[in-house]
Amino acid sequence: MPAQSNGGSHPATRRAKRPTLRDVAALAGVSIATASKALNGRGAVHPDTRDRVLVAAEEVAFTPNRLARNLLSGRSGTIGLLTNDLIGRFSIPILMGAEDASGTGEMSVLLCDARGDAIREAHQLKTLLSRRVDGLIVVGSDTDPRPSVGEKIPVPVVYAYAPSTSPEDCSLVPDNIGGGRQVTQHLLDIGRTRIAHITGPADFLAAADRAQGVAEALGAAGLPLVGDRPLYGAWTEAWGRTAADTILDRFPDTDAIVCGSDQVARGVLDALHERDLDIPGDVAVTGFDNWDVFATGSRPRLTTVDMDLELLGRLAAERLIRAIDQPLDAGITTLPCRVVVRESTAG
Amino acid sequence: MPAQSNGGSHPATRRAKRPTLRDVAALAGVSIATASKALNGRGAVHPDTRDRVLVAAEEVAFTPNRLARNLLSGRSGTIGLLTNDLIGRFSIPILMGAEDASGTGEMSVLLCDARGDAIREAHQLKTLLSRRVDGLIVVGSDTDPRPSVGEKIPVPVVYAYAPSTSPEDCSLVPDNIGGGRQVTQHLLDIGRTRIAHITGPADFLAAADRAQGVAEALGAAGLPLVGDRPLYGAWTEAWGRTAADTILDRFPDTDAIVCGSDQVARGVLDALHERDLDIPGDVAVTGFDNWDVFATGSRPRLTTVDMDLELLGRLAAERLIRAIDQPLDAGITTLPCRVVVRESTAG
DNA sequence: AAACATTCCGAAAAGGTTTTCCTTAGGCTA
DNA sequence: TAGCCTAAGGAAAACCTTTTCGGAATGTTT
Repeated sequence: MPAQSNGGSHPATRRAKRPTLRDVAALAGVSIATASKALNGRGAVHPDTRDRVLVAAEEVAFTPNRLARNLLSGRSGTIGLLTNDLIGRFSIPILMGAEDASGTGEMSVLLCDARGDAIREAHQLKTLLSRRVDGLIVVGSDTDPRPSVGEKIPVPVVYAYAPSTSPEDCSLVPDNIGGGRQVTQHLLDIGRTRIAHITGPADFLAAADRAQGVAEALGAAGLPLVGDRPLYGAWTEAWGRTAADTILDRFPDTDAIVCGSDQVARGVLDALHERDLDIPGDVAVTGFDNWDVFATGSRPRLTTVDMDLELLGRLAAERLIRAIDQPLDAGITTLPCRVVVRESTAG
Repeated sequence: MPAQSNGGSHPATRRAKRPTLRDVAALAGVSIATASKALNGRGAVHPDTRDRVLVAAEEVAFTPNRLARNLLSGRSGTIGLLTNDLIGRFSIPILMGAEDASGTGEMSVLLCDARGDAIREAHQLKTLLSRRVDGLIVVGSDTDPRPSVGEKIPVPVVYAYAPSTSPEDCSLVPDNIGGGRQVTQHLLDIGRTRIAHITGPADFLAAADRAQGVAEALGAAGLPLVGDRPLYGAWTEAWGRTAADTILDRFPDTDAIVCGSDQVARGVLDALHERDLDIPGDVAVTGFDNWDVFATGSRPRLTTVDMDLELLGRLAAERLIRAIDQPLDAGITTLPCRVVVRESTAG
């Protein structure tokens, strides 16, 4: 038999019209104005009346329709999160931080993945604007600057991870240079002097920045980089293995390798094991990203650099939420990284 | 100098009131009714008039306020995605699939992470309902059944990855048993007969299911599992290493190891390398999850089981969107897995 | 020229909530 | 008892769009 439209069963109740404030007011025997005030604790309403309203609301399982409230207030209580690689590793912590910061209050997160496609991004942007998001966080897939999402956006925009090319915009990025410097300093601190650097593609700003940090720390210590230049390649374990072999063949006295990512570091560890070298006894190894499954799954566990992306996301959201009322401060803000020391450098 | 409220500069324009349909209509010299029809291509409106309206809309950069439209239609054009481990590996592909399915049309995704906290989940649920989501996808962090999100939800709910304990609900889960069977069959097909199984905690349904699949395939071939029982432990590389050592010490003639996850498989590979065994010559190894960075970063690359979570997410969203108009079909639907063959089994 | 059909446009209601006054009733003071 | 004040509740506007229905103007037919 076909489903009735008004049974008590599961799918049927679904179609029931949701109760409105009018229903609550009628049940409590008051006007909708009074009902509204009672529910929101605003205005002067007699305690007895208020209780009646609350009971009535409870009874019909009243849920205020935020669509109506939003229409009135002109705000949706929503922030749009425009990401470009959901699958990637960097959007997620940022997303969590943003969700964290906004979820506590009245804000929710509307998610869009542009998949790196500009057309798609423009479309998503239009949708989000049409939905009257109160603000926008744009997350890049790498730290290379990206074009501004548009100059005439009627809501504040914060760029996270990848900064905007426009100095008018507000961007939050991790301090990759500092991270490279810090982790190199850590190696210097534990007495390493023949330090090599293996990292990702040279045309990634993240790789270049980290390499610059490494160079700065070594320069300050008056030491050269083993092989003089970083080995640029790919963000993969395979490249880590290859590059480590290259380094060790040419410079067997290398006593530390700074890697541009945890994945590269894993490859390097592999190559070192293959040669029966002791880590960190013979060669210390460091990663970058503090990608948990890689950094703590390895043997030994990796000393690495944590960019604190969740904090970055939270800050981005907080800044954005503040910017809904106050003007947004333009410019690029860099967030410090921190070195997480584990057994790959601390014997 | 303090920022003016009406300059042409960036932060100033932000505060400008957004143009409404009324503005467009006034500029085009028509009524708002006509403007609406012209913009939406509905009703009979003269081409010249329509053009005037379109030009006017363009001029003031009109973006329709979906809040108003939604209030009128009673639908928000939004689906809520309630996840429980954003950080985890399984929510993301599902999220992508859902976003994919809904993004094409008029639907957007409202994201909430309950972080595994029931209180928090109830709160998020209330918020989503208040925002009048048209439907809900609930994503679990593992395949263990989870309590229904509530019986009196006024919108359709689809459970993805983790099924609901209530048979009244609609759930979509990967076929872990089938996956275990398939990958074991693959090993049998390439001639392996002494097969061991190393997997995660016994109280994870995913581990138990996969083990059951392995047992079924071996049973059908009339073969015992090496060591008779699966080695349950943790979803970590460390456990993979430990367990592989245990197996090989006790059963040196083992010629294949089915692992419950790619991480475990990585640990197993490590242990095999340590013993200078050839993979897959001496021992073939398989993973589970097809987690790209693990499965293709290893040496050799891992044969593994792909649960096609993105498809699962897309199906969940499609089913949900369909359910907004039609009744939702209850029950648990399992989605087949597929074996991805790589060098760890194909010499 | 009258009746009619067709085409195009506009007035108004609806959707659910919040907020701003305004009204009413009761209590208080002089 | 008259005047005033306060507390409590209600009417109605506002938010913006969509849609229905009716009206006006033009063109067509007898």
